[in-house]
Amino acid sequence: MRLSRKSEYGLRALLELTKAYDQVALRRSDIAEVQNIPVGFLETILLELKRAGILGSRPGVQGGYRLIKPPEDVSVGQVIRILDGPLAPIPCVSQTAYQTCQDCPYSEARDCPIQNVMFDVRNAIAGVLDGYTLRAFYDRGRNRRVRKSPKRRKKNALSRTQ
Amino acid sequence: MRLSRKSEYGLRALLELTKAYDQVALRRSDIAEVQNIPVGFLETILLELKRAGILGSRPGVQGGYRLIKPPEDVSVGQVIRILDGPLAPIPCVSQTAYQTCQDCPYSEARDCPIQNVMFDVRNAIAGVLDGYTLRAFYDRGRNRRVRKSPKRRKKNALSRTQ
DNA sequence: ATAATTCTTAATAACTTTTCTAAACAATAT
DNA sequence: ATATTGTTTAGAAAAGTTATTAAGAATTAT
Repeated sequence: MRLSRKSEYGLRALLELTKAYDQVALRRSDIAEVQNIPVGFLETILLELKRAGILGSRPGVQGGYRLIKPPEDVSVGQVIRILDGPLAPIPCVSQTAYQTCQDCPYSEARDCPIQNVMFDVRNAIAGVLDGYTLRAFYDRGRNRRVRKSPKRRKKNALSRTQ
Repeated sequence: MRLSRKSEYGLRALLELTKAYDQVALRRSDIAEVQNIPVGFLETILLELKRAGILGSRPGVQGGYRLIKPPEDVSVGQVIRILDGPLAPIPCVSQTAYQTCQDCPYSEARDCPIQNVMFDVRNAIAGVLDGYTLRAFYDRGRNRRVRKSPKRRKKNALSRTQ
């Protein structure tokens, strides 16, 4: 039941890209530095998100990656599905990638106990993750508990590019 | 976000052991046969469940494994924790095995976006899995949709021992 | 006691997935 | 042209999962 490193890195990268949305493109090397992600791995992650239509990119000076969908329109669930595959704990309860079980004695019965439980789990997980937009993801992370105090901007590698 | 084979096998084995609760001990070989689980692997699984205090066992003729806790008192969540470790998608939101993050830039901040989302996910998962007792797991699997028709018993390897 | 049955334990092999790196290549801006 | 940055592929390294083996110990039946 674990979130892969890949999805975690992808979400952390999207945090930076959400912050920069509609402003600047971010170089993979800067994202990697700020978020402490191995550059090479981040590369493949950003490309998958690009192929999925979430990110756009441009080579060359002033180039980099940018979010091309409004952060209100992308859910954390979508991102994890792109990077890690279906949210469902087992394929026979996946909405997006259903598969029948091979070796399960219940696979031909109308009622499988494992399937019943995991169906509920899938829905619980999807309920949370599909309900979180990137915007909420970014905002809650920054502001949820801190309300009254004035925002403080951290100096970091990204500030150079903005 | 996947359920391991190990936990799946463990739960399927517990289905048989719940069925036989207070009646007979089941040999690992019979459980393996009925549930189509590799015997050797099942072995290690049953032993872990034994060390955790859920199963008892006895060698020799008429020996085997049996559930030693009432199926009403064991949750599916407990079983998965024993076999697969914490339910939480990441260690920093685990109730049973909390660990601080190593490389996350938010780990020292009071508010981490990943942590916020995954905290909700963990609770959603645990809410479902800790709410399912082995009894409910077994009963729902067998009876939920089939109500009026008379029970049919499948012939299988276990019937020999009963 | 002895033998048959069954669980016990530990080591490790086989396989899969995840994580990460490298290198050659292509596009962009100046 | 040149420097910069993304693109693609292949695959290495590490970690984790799944499964097997084999020697051993406990229990029961005779």
